[in-house]
Amino acid sequence: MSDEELASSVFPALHLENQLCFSLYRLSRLVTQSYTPLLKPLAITYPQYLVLLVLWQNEEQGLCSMSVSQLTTALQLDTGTVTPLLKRMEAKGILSRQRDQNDERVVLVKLTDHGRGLRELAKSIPQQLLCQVEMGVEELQGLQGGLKTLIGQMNP
Amino acid sequence: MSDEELASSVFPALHLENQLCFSLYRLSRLVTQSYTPLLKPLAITYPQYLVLLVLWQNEEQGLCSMSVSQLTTALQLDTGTVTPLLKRMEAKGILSRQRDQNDERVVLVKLTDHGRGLRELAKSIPQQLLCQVEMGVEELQGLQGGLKTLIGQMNP
DNA sequence: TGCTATTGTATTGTGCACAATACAACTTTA
DNA sequence: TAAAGTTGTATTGTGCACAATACAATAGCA
Repeated sequence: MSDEELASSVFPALHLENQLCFSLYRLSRLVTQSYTPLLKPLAITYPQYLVLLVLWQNEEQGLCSMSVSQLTTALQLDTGTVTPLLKRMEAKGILSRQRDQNDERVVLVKLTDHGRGLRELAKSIPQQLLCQVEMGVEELQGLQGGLKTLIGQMNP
Repeated sequence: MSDEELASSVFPALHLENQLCFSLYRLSRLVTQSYTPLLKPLAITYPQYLVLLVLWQNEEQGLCSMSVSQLTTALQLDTGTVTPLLKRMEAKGILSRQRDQNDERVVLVKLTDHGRGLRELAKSIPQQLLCQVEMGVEELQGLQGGLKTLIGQMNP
């Protein structure tokens, strides 16, 4: 081993605390954990909450249903993730799934009244989460801007 | 529905593209996906790579083993995640697990020669990942600074 | 009309991630 | 030193996440 290697580190880029990726990984899990108690009244998980965000937004545009592929596109998730996710949500009575009459390959997802009603329970969640953080909205938006830039660059 | 609700959105904070949390979630998955091809020569997953980062760093400090609890602390992961993770890595011959003589509750994790050797294959990974991104190192460090601040605030 | 290619969804298998629980080994304390 | 409490790891069960594969329905075309 050379002197400089002994002095500090052989590969400082391989150190955990230097890795943006690890901070990202850590914070993402931490955020999911923070949602858990907030989603308890709705009896759903964080990915299920994301599905609801998309479906609520879709109804806001006057549409009453959405295909599975539209959902996977919005969430950028695999069908192998989304299909069982939707089945669990269907089992809870949050939404319904049925094939499109015009194209039998398409499965249309519709909110039930229950699923629609959960929005009332969810509307305060963003604010509640924000309270746990001592950072200005501007700084948070700046942070999201950076993340979105990276997403745009890494997206295939 | 009121006019303003019709005009745009009932709850804009509930829109996907406004959510820092979703960007975080999306980018975190995207990063893991980006590691996959880079880790293929090592035949490990991203979480397994993180375990190696910690073990390599530990050896750099002159220590030859590490307890499971030290690993869970470093990675901030549950034992229910780490224990099977280590077993899979043991099965691949990357590390060994055996109970501490002094305290039979403790399981000590040691790198094998193979696990130690993987570092040579890994040393170029941070640079390779950086190449996929068109963002200056300073900006990336600024971004990590923001993430670390949030981690510090949300950490229980 | 057949033939090929594409599209949309589902299935299978592996690997996390974490809550809840269990339990053995150690420590503390009465 | 025996009972009570703590610590360290493992196990169980549920829910993602994704690669790989399968397959049926549709579309395009010779």
